[in-house]
Amino acid sequence: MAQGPTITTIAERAGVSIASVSRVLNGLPTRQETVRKVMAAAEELGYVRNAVARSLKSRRTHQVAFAMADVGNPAYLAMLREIQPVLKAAGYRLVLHSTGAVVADEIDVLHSLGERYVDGMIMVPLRVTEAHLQMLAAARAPVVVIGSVPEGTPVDNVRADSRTGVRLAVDHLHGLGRRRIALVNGPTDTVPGAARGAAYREALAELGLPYDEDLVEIGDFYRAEGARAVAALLNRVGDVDALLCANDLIALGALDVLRAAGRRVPEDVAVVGMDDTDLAAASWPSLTSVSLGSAERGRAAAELLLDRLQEGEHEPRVVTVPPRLVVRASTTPEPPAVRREPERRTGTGSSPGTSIGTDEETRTTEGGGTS
Amino acid sequence: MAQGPTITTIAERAGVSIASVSRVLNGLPTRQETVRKVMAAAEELGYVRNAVARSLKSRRTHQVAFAMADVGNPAYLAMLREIQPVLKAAGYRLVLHSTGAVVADEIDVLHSLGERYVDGMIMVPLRVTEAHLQMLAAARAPVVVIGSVPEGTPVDNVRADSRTGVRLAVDHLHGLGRRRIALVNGPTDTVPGAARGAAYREALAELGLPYDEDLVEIGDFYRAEGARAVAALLNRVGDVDALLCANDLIALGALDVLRAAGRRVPEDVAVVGMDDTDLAAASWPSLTSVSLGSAERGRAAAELLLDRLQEGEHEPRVVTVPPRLVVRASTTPEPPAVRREPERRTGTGSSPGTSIGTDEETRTTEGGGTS
DNA sequence: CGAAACGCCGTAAACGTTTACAGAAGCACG
DNA sequence: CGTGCTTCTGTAAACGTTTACGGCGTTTCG
Repeated sequence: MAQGPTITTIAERAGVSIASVSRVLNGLPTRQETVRKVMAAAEELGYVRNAVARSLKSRRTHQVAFAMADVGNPAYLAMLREIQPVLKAAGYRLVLHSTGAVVADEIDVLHSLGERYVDGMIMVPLRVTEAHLQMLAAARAPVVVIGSVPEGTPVDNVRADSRTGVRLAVDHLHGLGRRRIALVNGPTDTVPGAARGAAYREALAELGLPYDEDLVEIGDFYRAEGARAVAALLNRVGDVDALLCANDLIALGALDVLRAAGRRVPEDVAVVGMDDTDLAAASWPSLTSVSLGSAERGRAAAELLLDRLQEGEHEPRVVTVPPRLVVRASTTPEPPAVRREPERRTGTGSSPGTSIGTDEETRTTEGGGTS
Repeated sequence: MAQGPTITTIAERAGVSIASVSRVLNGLPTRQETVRKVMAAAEELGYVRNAVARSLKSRRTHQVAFAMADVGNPAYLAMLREIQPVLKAAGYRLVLHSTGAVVADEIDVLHSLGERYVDGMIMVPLRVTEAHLQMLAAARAPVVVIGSVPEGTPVDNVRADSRTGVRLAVDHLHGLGRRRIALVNGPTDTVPGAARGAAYREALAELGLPYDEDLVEIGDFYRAEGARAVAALLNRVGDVDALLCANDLIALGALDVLRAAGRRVPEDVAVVGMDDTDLAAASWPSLTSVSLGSAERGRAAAELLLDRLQEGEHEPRVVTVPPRLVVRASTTPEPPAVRREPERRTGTGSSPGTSIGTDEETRTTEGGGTS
């Protein structure tokens, strides 16, 4: 680990000034002879330019942060998988912040933006508190938020439409003749939990089904707790014929419990997950799931951020990604047999199944905020 | 995005020199009155120290890189999940490099170490070429390699023992009375592919089973191609009674094909995966899988790197993580019913199943290399 | 009361770049 | 040979910190 050569070392060896070395290395017009000498010296010394010094001078780090609760969560992972190549192609490095479910950590991360070790940030907040909004308003580098943020917050924003997503699922179940559709939700003080809970109520209302609070059980967003919640639910009401689970992990827990209880899926109880993660395709029976477009949201966020990093100031943008219902065996009695579909080589492989989308296949961009 | 306040701004406002400001901010002994003034000014201005300038001066970035082929791959993800919190606790940020399966990209990443935007790096090379070894020898910052590296390479090294892992699987299948045990492998010019292929041969030999090359099929490490490979295998040889798959994704593909072909799992064909990812627990039948300790390897690597960053020079270390066989329904006729086991809150939940480990439960540390 | 000792503080240099500016060198031309 | 122009190069300042060093004011003690 010897002290690496710097621009000065090269200058000495080539017998020129550091300014000339810098010019050569940056391809600015220089006499041929000088170029040759500098290149030779750089080559011999194995010179590599120092990113930190460049950043200090240029005020650009070529780094972008991605902050979310948990890399282990497949939905966030799907975003990451899309964000990474987009940033890489644009010459940015990716700094990962897995904050855990702790709100204070999210605030910390926003605060650390002030340290300017990144040029911008993509964040998926679990909750959006007053503190979040204050930090966002005062942020010293551009931030793109995945998840809804109030009108007027000065950041670009990528939204899922979980309201429509839930409606797709409930309509689907209703169309299959199910009438006792239960919701297994995560904490209602989280962004997704609240949205899904409200959307469930609305969707029932639209179909003229009664809202029965016995049919709603709340746990967290993980498998074991999902299993517990479903067990409790089954204990309480015997005639449930469909379960809408707030994410795929909960749905897996549901499958475990239903199997143990001897209820057939989908004949006795249909199960729908949300997020359409790899697990949905891997499970058996494979899981019908509402895709909220995690991958698309990730890509959109990355593109919004790059835009802003390159073009600078403009009014905040809002992108909404439409949901899709991916129908698989956990709701349809006759699952398709082995499917052989094209598969992204970089992914872990998921079965798209039958896709029922909203009619707008492209994502919509609305202007918003102040000028 | 106004130009943020610097140490100079504070100095002016507080009426002291920048040196005093720096001292206060770093907690060096200072008169109480000065501390007060500086703190007040910093507070009012919303000062946040500039990480880039600090790095330049201190020659420490407090960043560490993690480079592997694909974040989407559950095995790498498991490592990441362990690495992240360890680094975070030690005050390091994590820079993610997903190189894809391209060797040139891995070399690039190693080269970029010279830019000194990180203090060190953890790398999981897909292949280890001559170019890798040269870069590693010349690396200007400490590197920990996950995956075997030749004796004498001047880097810390964390290894899986896939030889023992494969033997555990083959022994298990043999113990269940299976005699036509096929191998569905990935490319044999990758590190894991080569190791698993060789180990399979050895394990058969130890049990006195013949090596039949018809029983070996090679694809890649993904689900669709795994399905293809298994289909080809079944076409070629009719009497296969066990499949050892080089990873869990391949095994999922195998389950798809077997189900479609009407072969029962495990009654007709037992299936074993490798890596024991979340998918193994999620699939149905749940998948017996050889855990190569991805999580443990990730943690070990992070700890080795931190050690080296703090303590500096010492001879290279080698850590070997023992494999475990996790038995689930895809090999045992009677899968346990719903299991309720403790679950890591940060994870996506996996069923440990019955664990048959090697007798050494702790990982072994051997000295190695030159002094 | 003078000198030594001590505690604080400011000046300036350094980390490795980029870049504005001005000087040097070369050349053509009158 | 002087002038003006072009082309190249070197000097120096700047980015925002940390830190060695020396100076100053106060205290302490002989």
